[in-house]
Amino acid sequence: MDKYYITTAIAYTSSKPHIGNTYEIVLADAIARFKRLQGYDVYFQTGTDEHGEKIELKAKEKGIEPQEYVDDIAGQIKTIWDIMNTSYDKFVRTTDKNHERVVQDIFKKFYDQDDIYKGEYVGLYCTPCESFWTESQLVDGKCPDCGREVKETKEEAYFFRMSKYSKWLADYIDSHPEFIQPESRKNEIMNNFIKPGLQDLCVSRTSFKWGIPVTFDDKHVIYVWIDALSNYITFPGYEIDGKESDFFKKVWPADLHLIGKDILRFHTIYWPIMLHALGLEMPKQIFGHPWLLFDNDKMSKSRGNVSYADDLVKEYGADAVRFYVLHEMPFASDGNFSIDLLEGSINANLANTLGNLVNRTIGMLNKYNDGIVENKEVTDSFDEDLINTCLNAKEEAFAKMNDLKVADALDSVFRIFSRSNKYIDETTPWILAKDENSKDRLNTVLYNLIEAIRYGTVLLQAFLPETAEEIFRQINSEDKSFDTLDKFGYYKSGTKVNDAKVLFQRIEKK
RNA sequence: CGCGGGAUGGAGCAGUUCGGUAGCUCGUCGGGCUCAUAACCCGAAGGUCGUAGGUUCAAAUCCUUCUCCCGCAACCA
Repeated sequence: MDKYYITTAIAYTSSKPHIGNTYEIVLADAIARFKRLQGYDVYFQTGTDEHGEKIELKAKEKGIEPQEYVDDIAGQIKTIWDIMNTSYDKFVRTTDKNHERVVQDIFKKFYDQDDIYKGEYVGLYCTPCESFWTESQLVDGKCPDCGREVKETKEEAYFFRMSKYSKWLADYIDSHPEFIQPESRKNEIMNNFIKPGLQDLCVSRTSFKWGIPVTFDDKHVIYVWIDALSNYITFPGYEIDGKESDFFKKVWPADLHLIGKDILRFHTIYWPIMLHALGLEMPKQIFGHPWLLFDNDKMSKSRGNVSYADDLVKEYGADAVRFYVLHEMPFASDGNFSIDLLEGSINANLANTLGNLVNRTIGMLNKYNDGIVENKEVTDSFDEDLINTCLNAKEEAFAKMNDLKVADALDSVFRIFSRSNKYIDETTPWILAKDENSKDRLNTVLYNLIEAIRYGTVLLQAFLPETAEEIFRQINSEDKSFDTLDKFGYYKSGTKVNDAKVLFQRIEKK
């Protein structure tokens, strides 16, 4: 059984994540669940990034210790991940003692092998944004993000010799076309950064304390990148002296780092170079997903256009929110979110196509045959197309998931449900029910419908786990494995279904 | 001339690799059905495929010009 190691970026514990931030964990979850169902031994890691000046300041504002502050936010983040019903195997936090120790070891190792040297960093710094800016980036001489004053700051700092690895990295990316996805992002990285030649990266700070101390120079704390990026190896059990855990040896290299497009640069330049300097293998793929916009505008607290996953789940249910973010999010371009779009999508896809299909099918079974599903094998030409739709949808879904086209895969699954609704009109069970001579044909039709629903639901599990469970319960089937997708007809003839319960209530316009 | 992506019926998108009757979802209108959550099924209207030119028997697709939109442009999770 092959392993599959997938990560999300670790979330920064400065504030509660909005629905746009939550998209990533749900996307990762759908991929992880799908891989598990395909038989992979999946390790799915997520967590929080908890150091930095911004957090130190926020804690001070509230008059509490940074640790207390991040404990609170990390708790909120984990709660949202859980509300979204995500199946991560490990939730990591960069304030973990072992992580801190290994990061210190890594830093020291880089220093000892002359990848890191001591220098001086000069720049224009915006404290609230925790950002250095170049002159050209400033807007009216002020921070382009928040519009506040920046101050020229000079500090002693350690630098990583990225420049030394430019050539190696360019060759690696060129020879591994799948490494950075989507491809347009790869071009950006190559043209903007790698080809012009890499600058050395500042990897320590003296201006704040809330970070992992540099062991051999206690004025310094390790700046975000070496700390945060290393989570992908420290938690599975990496050690610098070759004494890494068996678990680490099993899972590394990671198969997929799923991250937002905004931090692609760090994952496709600094992280590969760090790994290379440690003598480790490269992750197989890095996918910089697009953003979920709110009414075509960037979601942010200062714009007041933020929705939070927990509020949405309370109103619409976890699977409705999962469906929306998974389905409306294109592969490469930004997706859009609004309450209207969410409600429209719930009605059209979840209530009408899927919910109503399950409801009417089970309703007919109860009305016409006391809920018993019997395959009498009285076939008609309509059946073949329904069956082919199922088998093709599976092939398509597998192919799309393999390319991380999750929204497209979900579409393929829903094609089964749409086709089933059409099949009902083609076969008109209510007419068959009026004639005793058509009884066997009627039962075959109803069997085909239940089996199509089961077949589609097996695929649906990866995306909408609670809904899939509920459908399996209603149709009274335990045949949930991907093995039951090799042919149409695993549903056990003679089974009695349970009563239909509405899966998704239609939302009426107010 | 910094790099890259995009412009397709009212909205959102696919199709462009390897030219050959312009497709999907939603919306609108009409019809059908009644098992069902006023749901489901069928049909119709609606596009000179951003602009100008070129290659070709034939261009959304190839080449060139221009316009507009978006992302990235280095130490911001």
